[in-house]
Amino acid sequence: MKTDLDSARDYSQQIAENIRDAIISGDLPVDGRLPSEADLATRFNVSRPTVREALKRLAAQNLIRTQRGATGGAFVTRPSFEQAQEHMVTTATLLLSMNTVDFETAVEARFALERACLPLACARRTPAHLASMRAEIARQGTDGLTDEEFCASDVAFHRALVDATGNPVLSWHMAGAVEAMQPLMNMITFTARSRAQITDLHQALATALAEGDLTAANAAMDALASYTLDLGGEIRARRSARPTSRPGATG
Amino acid sequence: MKTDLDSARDYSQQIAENIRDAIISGDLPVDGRLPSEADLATRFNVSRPTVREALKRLAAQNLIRTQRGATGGAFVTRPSFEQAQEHMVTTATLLLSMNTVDFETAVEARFALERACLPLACARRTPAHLASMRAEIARQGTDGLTDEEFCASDVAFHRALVDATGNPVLSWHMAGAVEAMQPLMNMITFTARSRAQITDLHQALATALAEGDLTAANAAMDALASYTLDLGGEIRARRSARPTSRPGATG
DNA sequence: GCCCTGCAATATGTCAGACAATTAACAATT
DNA sequence: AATTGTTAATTGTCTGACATATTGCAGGGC
Repeated sequence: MKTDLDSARDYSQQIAENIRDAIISGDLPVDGRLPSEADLATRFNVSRPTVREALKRLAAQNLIRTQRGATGGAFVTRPSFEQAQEHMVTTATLLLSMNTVDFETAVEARFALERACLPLACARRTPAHLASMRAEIARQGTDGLTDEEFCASDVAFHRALVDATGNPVLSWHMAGAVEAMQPLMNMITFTARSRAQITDLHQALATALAEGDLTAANAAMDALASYTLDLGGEIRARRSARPTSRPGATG
Repeated sequence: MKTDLDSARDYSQQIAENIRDAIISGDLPVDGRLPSEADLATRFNVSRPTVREALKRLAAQNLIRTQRGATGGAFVTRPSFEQAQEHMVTTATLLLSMNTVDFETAVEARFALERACLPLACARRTPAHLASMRAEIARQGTDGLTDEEFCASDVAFHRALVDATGNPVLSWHMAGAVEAMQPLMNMITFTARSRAQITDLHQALATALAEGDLTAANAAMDALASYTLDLGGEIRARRSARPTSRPGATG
């Protein structure tokens, strides 16, 4: 590991980069312990707070975890899909909520990607996946569901569908695309009719997957995409009425 | 913003979360300035180093940027696709290189996603996109290209293809899927024949897109996927010969 | 011999105060 | 009017200390 720093740039940033590179290159093995903060401070010839800032940067990227106590320290974290998903959702949510991208573009991307899952899902879905999907469909039909609960169930349904591909990389990408849209979807007021329509399409998807009927699945997915776009028009109309548009803001 | 902290958990982490939520909710507007470190320390009733650790966490996620000087401070950064892509590539590379996922799964996910881009790319590709793709095809045919250069050109070709969808969200996702595989692809030794085969398929893709022929594009993409999987078998065979497998490690 | 308690060691988490470096705005000078 | 100090505000870093958590070991009681 390079330990001489450029005095013109932030030390903590350079130290974080050095350690990060050491992790990526495999110099620091997974679950291996980094030197103690005091050690690192000596090696890089900086103070402990500076080292700590560097470590916090790495911790924020889930590259390391820290543990207190005698045998504690900073350990290289094996990247997990759960953490990566969380990260992805955060990033995607930010991109979508900060007006960087409009509703139509997000919907288009999401359904294009989700459509890509259908062939694999048709071929590999297990009874457990189908059961999850049907459980959500049942939930979506219950009375007294708030819009947010309906949305959450919708997300759960689609995640079950994506998981049916049996490909964690695909699940990881899709989780970002699907979950990040929840704040936008939460702005939609679902009428009883639109709920029924969506639930019917979910039902069609589940049936198509159960029967391995890719054509039917594609059709249902396309219908869902265009229907979601229609509902989105409602959002856009409402947003254009207000001067400042901050989709994610609650107050 | 909530300023009372749970004494059982890390202060710096809680403060980072609070500020992050304030950013996401829109309480702290884009390009807005955060209170000074001293201010934040007073508000949260902690010391300045603790506040700084929190800010470094946020800086590591590209949520804020800091500036020194009289009118300096921490400013909320507008999330950009460039930064998000960089982040995505880093995360995806880590997942792929740390043995969390095998080659076949990564290839399957990548081509499933890329296949999803074809309908949009067929419909929207501009002459500029086609020119980019053809430039890479030409490059791939030149003599004296190293394997790494060939790989880089391959990535550039596919990025051009993805960009042809005109959907930045899609591009963002795909950049992660495509670029993250480069380290793995770099392990492949491309024979003259395999290069020719790949370049031919690229040519077929470009032609199909130029003519808006989705069926042909799908066929070419599928052929590319299965051919890549074949080449990957070579990797697996070579890796199984060595006890420790660290794809990303260079030494 | 075995288990429990208490202490020492080691590490991270936090605090307080100080100084250095950078930058913008303002005042003074030519 | 333009240029040049000067000052104030803010981040970046250092030092030293204390608080807290956790492990391991030693000693005592059973």
